Amino acid sequence: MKALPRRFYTRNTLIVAEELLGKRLVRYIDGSEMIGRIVEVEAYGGSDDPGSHACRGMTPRNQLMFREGGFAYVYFIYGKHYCFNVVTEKRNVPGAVLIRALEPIKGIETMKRNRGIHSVLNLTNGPGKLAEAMKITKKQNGLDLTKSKELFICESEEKEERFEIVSTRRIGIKVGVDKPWRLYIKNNKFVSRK
DNA sequence: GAGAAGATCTCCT
DNA sequence: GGAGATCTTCTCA
Repeated sequence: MKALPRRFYTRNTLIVAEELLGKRLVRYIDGSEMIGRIVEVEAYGGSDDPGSHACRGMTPRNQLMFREGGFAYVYFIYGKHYCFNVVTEKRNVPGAVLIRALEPIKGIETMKRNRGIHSVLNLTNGPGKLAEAMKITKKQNGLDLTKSKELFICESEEKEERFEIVSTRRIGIKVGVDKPWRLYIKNNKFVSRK
């Protein structure tokens, strides 16, 4: 399994978001391996996107969004949850893709332990849930996804079946809801909301 | 230094 | 379908 190269990430955020669907998110920790198929994402931009953390310029938290693509941007929200994003675009152009849902492929027992539940359907069907299942925390913030051995994204090993992409307005934000920048794989059971 | 809001989840009805 | 949990981050004084 080979991590996607830098040039995959240093492109337009919406293109990266769309092409991330169907890819594999791979996580190695404590000798165990977890893999999930990316089935739902949301794109976030810069000053043109009021729903983005980066809409008012750089701050200590969002500075990663201004780096070149290919880094992990993880933040803590609502006092309980971590959200995992992939940084996109060239240096000084803010952009990131929030990974909202995965279809568990491998390491399902480990994910169940991490989440403390038995239902596979509820393991990774939301941004906070998949971070907990894969033990993604602030420690992974700033990780280089093109070089890291513990967390990266790659092509699927088997041939990926063709799927249809649905785009809707984004979830959980109050501004910038006019942009249809939430993308998910049609008819997939692990998408967070229909 | 204080106050408010947040890219969510879970539990309860 | 709705509220509460709970803490980080940003804004403003």
